[in-house]
Amino acid sequence: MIDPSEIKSFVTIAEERSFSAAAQRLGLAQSAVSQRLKRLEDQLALHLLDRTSRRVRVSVEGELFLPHAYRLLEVHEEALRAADHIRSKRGSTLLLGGYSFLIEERLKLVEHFLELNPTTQVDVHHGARLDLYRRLATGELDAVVALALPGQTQTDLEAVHVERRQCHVAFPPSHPLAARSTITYADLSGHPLTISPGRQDAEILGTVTAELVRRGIELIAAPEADRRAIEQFANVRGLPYLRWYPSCRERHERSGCVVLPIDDDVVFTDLIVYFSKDGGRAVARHFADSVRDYVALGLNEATA
Amino acid sequence: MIDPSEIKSFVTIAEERSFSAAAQRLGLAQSAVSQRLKRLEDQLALHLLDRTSRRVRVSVEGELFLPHAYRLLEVHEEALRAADHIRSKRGSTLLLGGYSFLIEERLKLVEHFLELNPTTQVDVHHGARLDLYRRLATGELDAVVALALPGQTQTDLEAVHVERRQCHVAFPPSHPLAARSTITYADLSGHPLTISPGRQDAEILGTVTAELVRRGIELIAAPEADRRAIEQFANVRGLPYLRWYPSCRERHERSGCVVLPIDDDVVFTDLIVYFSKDGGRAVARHFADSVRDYVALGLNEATA
DNA sequence: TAAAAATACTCCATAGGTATTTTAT
DNA sequence: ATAAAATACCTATGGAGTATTTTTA
Repeated sequence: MIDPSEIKSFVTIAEERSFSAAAQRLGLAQSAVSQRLKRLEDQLALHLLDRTSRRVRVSVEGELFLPHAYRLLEVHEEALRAADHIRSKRGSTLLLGGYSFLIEERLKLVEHFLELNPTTQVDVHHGARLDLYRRLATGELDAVVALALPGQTQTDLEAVHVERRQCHVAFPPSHPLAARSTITYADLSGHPLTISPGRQDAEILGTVTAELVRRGIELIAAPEADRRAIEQFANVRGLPYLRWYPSCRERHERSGCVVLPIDDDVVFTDLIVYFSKDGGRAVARHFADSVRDYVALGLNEATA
Repeated sequence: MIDPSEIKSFVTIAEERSFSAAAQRLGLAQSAVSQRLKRLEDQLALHLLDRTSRRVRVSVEGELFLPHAYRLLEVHEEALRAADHIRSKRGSTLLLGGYSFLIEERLKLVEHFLELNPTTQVDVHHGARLDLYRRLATGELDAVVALALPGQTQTDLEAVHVERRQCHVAFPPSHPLAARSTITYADLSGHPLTISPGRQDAEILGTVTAELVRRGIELIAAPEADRRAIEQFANVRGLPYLRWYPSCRERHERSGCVVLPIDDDVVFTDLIVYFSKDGGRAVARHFADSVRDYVALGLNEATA
């Protein structure tokens, strides 16, 4: 490992063309700079500087190495600035855990929060669901947005129920069922259906797939859990896939697909926002207020 | 300054999700890794890892910092590889000092050398002329290509005389003298002429300009010594500028300019290749042989 | 209770400072 | 002779190891 302070010394000497001047600029004794450079030269096994007692010049090898030295310092500075930036965002950034749908269709409730708190930033963090809950409990996250089977909320956390969601099926336009205005489970039988591999949502998916399998629907698990990946996987094969939308939602088009609710659906999920029971940081409490506000105003239904 | 080994430890722990495993991979004691991470976290004032005795997870801040950590290590590795590369080129690279013309019109004698030694590399190094001589004397360079006034060669160095060169003038096509097939000093009077600022070649330029001024020619010094810069400076202003070509050279076009020799020229310079008197490195001796060969074969005249 | 991280403590390497010597002009 | 880098020598910091304690699942 190269010591960056040695690199810094090399660059400074090269710029000042003097060990003493470099020492002064670096706030070190001249001997220290001399030793640093010797160490660097020994470690790299390169003659970086050509020096006599009178004159210091960057050597041929030094000239070839210099750009790399500068680059190293540059990236080093960048990393320090990044650390500053990360530190400075503390307190003014809402740290949100959630699945990929949080990214794709910027959740309305997040938008609502941002309208009320325009200077606040939002960072979304992914992860296995239980992991996210744990992070939330330790105060590392401010809130977690998740789906849960009705009645199965996380008891150690503060849960705000946002809306009930129903299974919808997104059909590629070429699909025989895409022309329908409504569908039932019976219609789906005989048509393969893409589902998530369920790595993150094993219990929800288990319940849903049980219901689907019970009705004789052929399921094809996508290789990746990311929603965009699932969409692409399905689109390439001309297959329909599952989506969760508010239960009142009617037939509509979205990202090139026809989306239909399953009329006789019996499996629902709740969109829940979890908070830590002690309230957590100020941003977390503001977000909690904003979410309750959002539900109370019925914004979820109005814009669903 | 961040210690890269601390960064390395952080990244390794993050990958292994374990301090002990990271310690093993790094060949360190577990306590050392623990201390390194503590140091890094203290220095950056960031919570990088969320750890209990049972489980290690990258924290939110750690996740934000991780890309910078990787980048730092990447650039670090690159620098080390560059050092290796520089070292490995020792002995198989001809280190040549010279002015910018060496770069622009790859000197024929260098081409000749490369034909005979196709595996050898050539690095060209610029600098003030006396500096280049000094470097050559100390064995830091293998050879220096320079212009010298006839009879004024560097006595402490081995000099190989390649060819005599004569002042030519490059005219932009729009210039009134560009249509001529020959010119004399007398023709130039009344037409401003761009010359090099002469920072590197004071004595040669002094002699030349004295001659030109004596004949009443108005001289305009370009702000930079680099030949391309001089060309651009002259072209932008529609001015002619000086070039040194072998003395027999006739009217021709080059880089969009009409180049004419000054017929009644009295100022010549010699193109000299200098070597250290002790012969220097093997590549240096091979290059010396190749240059002598080049001159002996009359390749300089044939291709002039 | 067991596995893993943190800590206490020791030792040694080494970075940097002061003072001096060497070197090149 | 002088200015500047190298070196010798010393001190103190601190990094790594061993052994132990703490913590949490």
